[in-house]
Parts: sequence; C-alpha cells; structure tokens
Amino acid sequence: MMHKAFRGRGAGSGQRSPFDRQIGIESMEQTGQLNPSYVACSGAVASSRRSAQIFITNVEAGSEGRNLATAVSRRRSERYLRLEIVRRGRMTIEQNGETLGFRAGDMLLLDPSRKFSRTLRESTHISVLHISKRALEDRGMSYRFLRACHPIHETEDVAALRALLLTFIHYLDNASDALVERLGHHFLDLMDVMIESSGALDSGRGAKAIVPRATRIITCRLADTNLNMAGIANELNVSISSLTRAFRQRGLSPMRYAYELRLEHAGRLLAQTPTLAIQDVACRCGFASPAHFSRLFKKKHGMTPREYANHHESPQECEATEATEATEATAPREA
DNA sequence: TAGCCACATACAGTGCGGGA
DNA sequence: TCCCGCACTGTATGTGGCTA
Repeated sequence: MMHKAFRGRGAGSGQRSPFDRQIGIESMEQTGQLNPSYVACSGAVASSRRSAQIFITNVEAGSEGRNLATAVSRRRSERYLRLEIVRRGRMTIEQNGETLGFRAGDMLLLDPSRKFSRTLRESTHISVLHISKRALEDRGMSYRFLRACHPIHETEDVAALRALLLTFIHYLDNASDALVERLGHHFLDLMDVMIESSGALDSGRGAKAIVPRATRIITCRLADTNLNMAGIANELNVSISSLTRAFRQRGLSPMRYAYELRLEHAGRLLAQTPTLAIQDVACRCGFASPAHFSRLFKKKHGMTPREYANHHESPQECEATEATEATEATAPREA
C-alpha cells in the first residue's frame, strides 16, 4: 500500500543516503533544523522514515556525558517499543538501579513506557525502530517486559536480521513508500527473533503463555495450507483441548484467528499488487481453495477479492484512502 | 489444571455451471 | 479464460463430561 503522506523525512533529507548526511547535534542546533525540544531530549535526527507500523529514525548525538533521559511523550511511549542498534559510540542505560552498557554493534529492546535514563559516553549514532505494540500484539508477540531494557543476545539469526535491517535502513531514503510499507510488515513478522533473543519474555505452559506462542506460530505459517490445530498443539507440546481452551479466552478459536490474519494479509496483497490472480493470492495466504478464499474474503471485506483489488488499483481512490489512513496512523511524531 | 473421549456441527474442499 | 456462486460431502473443530 502506498503511503505518500508518510514521506516524513527528517532534517537534512536529500538525494544522498541517510548516512552521508549525518550531522552532529551542535551543528543541527546552530542551523536550526530541528525542533529544540526534541534536540534537548533525544539528540539530532539525521533521517527518519515511517510506515503504518514502524517508524525508523537515525539519531546522531554528540555531547559527551550528555544525559538523554526520558522526555518522550507518554502517549507515544505507551504505544511503541524501541529496537535500538548502536552504530557508533557508547552509551549506558540506567533503570531500576541497574546500569547496562552498550557499544557499537550492540542491539537492545527498550520499553519507553518504563522509567529509564540514557547517558552517552562519546559521540554516538543510534538507529531506532519504533515498533507499534499493537502490531506486535496482532502478531501474537508479547511486549510486556519485566524490565525496560533488554540487550539482544547475538545468535546467527539475530546477526542475519541485523544485517537485513541495516541494509534496509541504508536504502531507506530511496525506497518507495510501498516497499517501505511491505518491509515494515515483514520486519514485524520477524520481531519474535529479536524478542526471544532478548530473554524478555516468560516461557510457561499456562494459557497466558500458550496463546502468544500459538499466535506466533500461526503468524509465521500463514501461507501454510497444512496449518491445523494438531500441528500447532504438537509444536507447543500441549493437547488440542488445552490449545482450544486457552484460545477461548480471546473469544475465538485458533483456526478462526488464523483465517482473520490470512484475510488481512490477502487484503494487503491485493492492495499492493492488484494485478495478482485471485488464485495466487489465495495460495499465498494459505487457502487451498480459491472459491473458499473468495467466499471468506467477501464475508470479511464486504466485496469480492477482484472488486477489492480494482478498488485499490484506482490511484485517486487509493491516495484519498491513504491520506485518511495517514491522519489516523499511530506512528510517532518526534515532538 | 490438563488430558481423553464421544458427539454435534461448522466449514473446507470439490465439481459444475454461468457470466464477464 | 478467469472468477464467482451454488450444492454437496467428508472432515476438522468445538464442546461437554469425566478422570487423574
């Protein structure tokens, strides 16, 4: 889906890559390119880009020993998690009497809704992904951490994902809005790798533990036509009865939940690529039968898949819709 | 709290025809 | 040719009762 209204590039945006034009905090203040209130709390934004679910900023902060403590808006901090990659420099984060140090190459998950303070030891460059908590919840991932800050432990998967993220950030400025939007969804789907590597989550067998784990499995296997109750239960090492019982607390069955996600995914696919054959869309969303897919799609969206695709193919209608969505989007705005 | 079992039923899959 | 709608059948799922 195109989001032209999201072209919210930060100060100093131009034709060059975001990292060709990183500007230190002092020079940014002197040139008056930033809102002073934001400079005071978080350093200088060298570039930024947002999709509906993820908002990416590159923060360049220069003052040694500067305390960047926590003047983040309460509303935003409650809605977004921060995945931070330290690109250069060193910093410490203090929370609950515990101080954690981070250097170039380190990654961390931060829940800004919990009180913390940040101190920079030297000129530091951080890439920050602001991740919608709601979007994580929709994907069955928990964001309710016991502590505010969790270092992400390096595994091969984490290293691969970090490399992908950095590549994505590198080409951010030149990528189309549609691509940024799609990649945003893909990175959200992959966030479980980061969250699990942070050790932030409890693992357990109660309903509270089963449902998030099951929804994560469902999310990862949306396109799998063989996805069924037995497979999910088997993967979780619980009985089908326990799985069903746990899910009942959410007001729907596991497979109903899967269909909801599949139909949402189908909607995105049709909006992004209206020329795609309905058969292909059905297949990519885990429906073995196009007829069945078509029926469920109409029930959910009030129109057939082809009508839905045609609706999004018209650029004028599309942009009007996007303008509305942009206004309603919950992406954070930097003060 | 979790597993097992039996039963009812909702729905996925299939085939076919019709319309654009 | 592609997509949608309809009808039918078999299967997966949900539910309740019981037990450990």
